[in-house]
Amino acid sequence: MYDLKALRENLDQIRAVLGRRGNDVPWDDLRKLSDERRMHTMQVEQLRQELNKGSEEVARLRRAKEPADEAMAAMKRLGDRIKNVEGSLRQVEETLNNLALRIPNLPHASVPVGSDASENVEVRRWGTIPSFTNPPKPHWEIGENLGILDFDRAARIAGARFSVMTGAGARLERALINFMLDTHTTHHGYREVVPPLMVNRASMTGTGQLPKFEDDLFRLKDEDYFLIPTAEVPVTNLHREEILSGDSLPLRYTAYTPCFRREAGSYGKDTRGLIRLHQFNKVELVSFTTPDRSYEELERLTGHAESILQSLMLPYRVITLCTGDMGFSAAKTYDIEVWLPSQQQYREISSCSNFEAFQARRANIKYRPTTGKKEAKTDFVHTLNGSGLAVGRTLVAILENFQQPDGSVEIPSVLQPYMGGMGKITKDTP
RNA sequence: GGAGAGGUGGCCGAGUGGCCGAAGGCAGCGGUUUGCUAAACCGCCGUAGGGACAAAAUCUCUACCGAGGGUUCAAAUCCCUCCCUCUCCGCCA
Repeated sequence: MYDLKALRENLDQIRAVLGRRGNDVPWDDLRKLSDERRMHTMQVEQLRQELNKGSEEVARLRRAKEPADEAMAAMKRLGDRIKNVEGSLRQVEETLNNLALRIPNLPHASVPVGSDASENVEVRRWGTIPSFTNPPKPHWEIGENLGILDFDRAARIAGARFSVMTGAGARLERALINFMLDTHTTHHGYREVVPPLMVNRASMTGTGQLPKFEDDLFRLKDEDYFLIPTAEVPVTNLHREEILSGDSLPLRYTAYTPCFRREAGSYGKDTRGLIRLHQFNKVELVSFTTPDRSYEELERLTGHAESILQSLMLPYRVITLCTGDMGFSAAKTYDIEVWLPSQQQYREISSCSNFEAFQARRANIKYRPTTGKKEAKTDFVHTLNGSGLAVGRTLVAILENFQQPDGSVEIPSVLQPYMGGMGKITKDTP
């Protein structure tokens, strides 16, 4: 979301920087509506001033017990006129807002220009890709052979793109959640949050899922609630409509939540296994910072997500998304991709973004800078978030990277305390 | 779900049609006084949008007393709808 004044004054510039990202934005309508809004606003304010003055005059006359009928009639006419102009203003503003909410964020200058995923830029790699004597199995085979993943029953209970984990698989999922949360809270300084999993329309608009992407969301039938597609939504909205004190920043939160996505338009992609589900678990990192420190924070946050993979000894790489592959709300995004032996490729396991003031403007999240004694003007915070990590995909990576020739899976040593000391999952594990 | 009571500035709290962007208090900021601390006293102290000024300081206008409508020349105040909070009852993990 853009500041409407800034939008009006820099329309062409914004349009140029957005390039292909702004292809479906009706720029001419925006320009026209912006001008109309300004005109109507000025008119309403001027008429209101007249009305206020006139009403004061009426009050004065009546106190003085002088006749006021004429003044009252004049004000009545003026009031009707105001109602008229206000009506048009309201209409213009509604349309304008609706359009403005659908303009994507401006990419940061450091983001590579490109049209799709093929033009993303690799930043670094970590870890050693494991070698196998036999072809590595996909995780669903490993999991089903071990009796810890059950897609047939998940389909019966719910449908396609759902999973059931049992026994050591369920425990491994829980171990990963606890390990991630513990790491982020005790070593990285995040405050743990358990938020609502359903949110209202205003929250979804605040983080940018609405109004443009309603089709991607699960929505309740009888209430205007949506299932969260990521903890980013409720956690960022923790501070919606707030003015934070400057020295409370940065505020760092972590939350484990299930996430719900309709995956409309992804038919035929990743149809097997845990990679793409309607419901999955994720540990999320969310940060609120001052504008001058948000890019520093993006590096830090990405590092926190990476540290989980390093602890688990999982090989990964970090890429910078190009302008064409970035999400709607982001100014800059790093994806972290973990190595999946069965696919012989890196797959996304975390996405870390700086939204700059884009979400803060939508959600009205400000801070008051603390520059010495003087109270400074409020400004919008910058918001960031990143997966730290997608739990299901982490489990996939563990099954695939640590699979053994006998079909068992070794458990990374940092997780073993969370698994009651279990060192590997075998067919006989209860 | 039923019955009732409420939602006012960072907080507490007054305000039942005009002189109310809103008394008073607390907190905060600046100052005076003062061996230090404290106290006392004085001043400042909401957000947003527009205009004036080259710009800043500043001045000025408009809006905002949970949200949205309505009545009225005029609404924090009256009416309607919705949201939220609290109390009691019912149901419930």
